[in-house]
Parts: sequence; structure tokens; C-alpha cells
Amino acid sequence: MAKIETPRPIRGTQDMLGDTADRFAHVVETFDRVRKLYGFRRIEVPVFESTAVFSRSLGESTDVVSKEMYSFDDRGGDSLTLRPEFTAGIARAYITEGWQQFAPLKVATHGPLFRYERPQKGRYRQFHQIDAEILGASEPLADAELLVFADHLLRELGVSEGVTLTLNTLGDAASRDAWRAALVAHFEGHRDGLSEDSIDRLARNPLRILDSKDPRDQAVVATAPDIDAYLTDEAQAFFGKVTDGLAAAGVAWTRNARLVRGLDYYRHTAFEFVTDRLGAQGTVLGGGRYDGLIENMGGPHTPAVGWAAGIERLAMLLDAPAPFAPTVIIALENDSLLSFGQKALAALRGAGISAEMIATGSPRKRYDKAVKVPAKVLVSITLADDKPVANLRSSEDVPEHAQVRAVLETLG
RNA sequence: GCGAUCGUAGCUCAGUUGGUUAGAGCGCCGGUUUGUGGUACCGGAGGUCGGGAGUUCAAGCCUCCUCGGUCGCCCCA
Repeated sequence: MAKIETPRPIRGTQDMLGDTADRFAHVVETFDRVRKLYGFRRIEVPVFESTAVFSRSLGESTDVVSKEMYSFDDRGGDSLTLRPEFTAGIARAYITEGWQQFAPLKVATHGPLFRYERPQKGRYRQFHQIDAEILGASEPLADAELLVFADHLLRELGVSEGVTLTLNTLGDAASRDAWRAALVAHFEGHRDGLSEDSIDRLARNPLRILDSKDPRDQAVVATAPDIDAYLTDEAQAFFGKVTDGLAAAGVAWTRNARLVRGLDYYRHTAFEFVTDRLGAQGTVLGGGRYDGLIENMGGPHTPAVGWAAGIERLAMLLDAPAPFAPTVIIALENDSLLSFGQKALAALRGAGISAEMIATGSPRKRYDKAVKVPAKVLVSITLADDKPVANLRSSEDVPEHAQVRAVLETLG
């Protein structure tokens, strides 16, 4: 008989248990708690959409569209795509569900995203993000609120140490176009000082030269013009109001004049919370204002701003969470008392106390096994004078001790 | 797509210049010891040494190919 071959997991997917899963859950739970403090409503959007949702959002980034997306034809012949980002789907929903009526709309969501990439530290093909967006708000107040929320979340997670908010402005459409033209002129003028990759970028995506990692590009990048000289008065004022909002809330930031977004619908605020603790993947949380997107997708002109953060990356930055364990661990040391043990379990759980029981294997070894469970209270159940006896032992003088004793005493 | 590096038990790993029947710790199962009691002892199950081909009297170890993991480049919505 041929050996049955177990199907392998797909490259870039993860199975999580124990510490990894606990960290993941902690990020999601903390996000869900903090987002309520800021009035962001939970929304759900589909994991897959018409390919057009994302290809329209990504515009002329043909490499990304053709090589990085999980696209397939369904049985009806329609091209569908597993979502590689949240924003496009939310923008689509905003238009097709008539959510304009709720503007300004503050929403939050989290879940899996899919990108066909070579996995490496903090990068997976199925990865997960938390996401927050404000749709239909043109004021810099919205940008500031979103940034304060992000900063607050990182502090709640205890990962703000070593994480820096880097901030830039891409200006309004006029500022952005003028700056872009100046950058292209600058790089064209120093073409021979650029790496091959950057010469290639010059034709494809010139703004990207600014964050080239190639040391050969550093001299030319260092002398490249900042956007500041090209900002309109309005754009300058907008950026000022965002930073005023951060100052008022006590959020620290640093200017990164080299921080850019490749897509044209990004306007004004662009930001990333970065760290050097994640290898080559420095960005922990990133976002910006995308005033042009919804219009690009066939909707009404709708200013919007948002951010997203990788759950796996945040989870890696977390301090080790407490190991998963019940409050009570029961060692059933005599098999004739199984029913008593099950009654005790039901009573404890009914009283809102998490409890587990060890009732298999050699009875004389169950106590030793129970000791190794990091529970707050250990209960051993033995037989004495033909009656069940429950003995309690607390790892410390935990407050649950008395409560557990009270519940067990009701069993008679 | 490109590069570096690693694949030995369920997990973490050892394995000498190529040389008998591939080991340890943890975990699992059974037994001994103790008996308001955690760290002890004995035993057991569990391996196509990632896979294939080659060199050799002989390959976990050397060569080539291949698959997979990790990290980096490219890309980054």
C-alpha cells in the first residue's frame, strides 16, 4: 500500500499555536478595545472582490497587478482577486453601499490579506492587518485623530519603545506634480550617479529612488529637492494643522522628507511608524490621505485618510504574553471519582472560572502533570474514607483561591 | 525573478579524518519511589538522516540535481 502523502502547507502561510497565536490575539483584542475609544465602527468587507477593484486602485502599477495579486477566474468567467489591501474594498463598499450618507465615516476592520511575494521576516503570502479609515473628511483634524489613535494603540500594545512616527506631506495635486517634475529633472541630471535599479526606477516610478537602499544612490538622493519649496500655501497650512494636532495630543514625530507613496491618489499626509527591530521590514504601521481614490473608482469626489498595520509584525514586537492557562487545574487521582470531577468542572465553569481536568494516564502521575500547568489554583481530587476530597493548592495567595473553595464546597 | 544559508525522532539539537546496529534532552506511554505530594529512577514507542542520482569496499558526512524552511535583494498597494 502506497504511503499517503500529507499535503504541504502553502508557501507563505502560517499555522499558529501557543505563543504566536496568543500574541496575534492580543494585538487584535487591543485594537478592538482602543478603536472604540476613538469612535471607529467595526465593518466587514469581502475577502475577495472583482479584480477591477484592485487594478483600478493600483492604476498603472502593472507589475504589482500582474505579479503580486492572487487573481483567478471563477466558474462564470469573472476575474476575481483575493484582497491585497483593505482600502480599495472599503472604498468600493463606500460607493456601492451608499455609505456617503454616513460621512464622515470612521471605520475599522481586520483580517487576512494576500500578496504573491517571496516570504521573509514579517512578510507572508497570507498576512493579516488591522485597519482604520475616515471617509468623507477633508479636514486635517481627521489625519491628526488617526495618528493619535495609531500612537495610542502602539503604546497600549507596549511596542512604542523603539518605534518612531515618521511623517511627510505629499501636498495637494498641484504641489505633488511640481515636486515630481523637479525630482525627475534632478535625477535625469545625475543619471550617471545612479545605480542600475534606480535608472530603471527613473522610468517606472521615480519617487521610489528616494528610498533606495543602494549606497551608490545616496549622494544623488541627498541633494534631491524636498517638497517644501513646491508646496502651495494651502498644502503648507494643511500640514501645519496636522502637526499642531499631534503637538496638542503629545504625539512625537520626525519629519522624513524622503517618505513617498507611489500612487497618484495619495495627497497631503503620508506616515509610517518604523522600527529597526524587524530586520528589513521597518514599517510597523503606515498610511496617509488618499483624496483621489474614490473618484478614481467611479465614485463622487471623497476625501479620505487611513492606515493599516501588520498584525504579525506587531505581534513580533510584543513582550511575551502570559502563557495560556486555565484558572483552575484539577488532578483526578482516582478514576472512581470521574463523575465528581466532571461535576466540579461544570460548577467552576458555571461560576465563570476557567477550569481543566487531568483524568487520563497513570493516576499517580496526574498530580505531577497538573503541577506543570501554569494555573492559579491546583485542585487534587482523591478518595478518603470512601468520600471524594478536593484539596486546593494555590501557586501564590491568589484571590481566586477562596472563590474556588466556595464553589467546590457546594458540591457536598 | 535573483542571492546567501540551513534540512538528523513530535520539538530543540549532538553525531570525530567517510568505518559496526544513528544518539541525548524535552514531550508521550508504562512501571518504581514519595503520599497534602512538583524537579528522582527504570523501561517502551517513535527515524526511508528532506527526496533522487552519483563517487566509494563503505555515505548522515563527499559531488550533482531537486524540494522545503529561514534571511536578504527586487517589489511594497
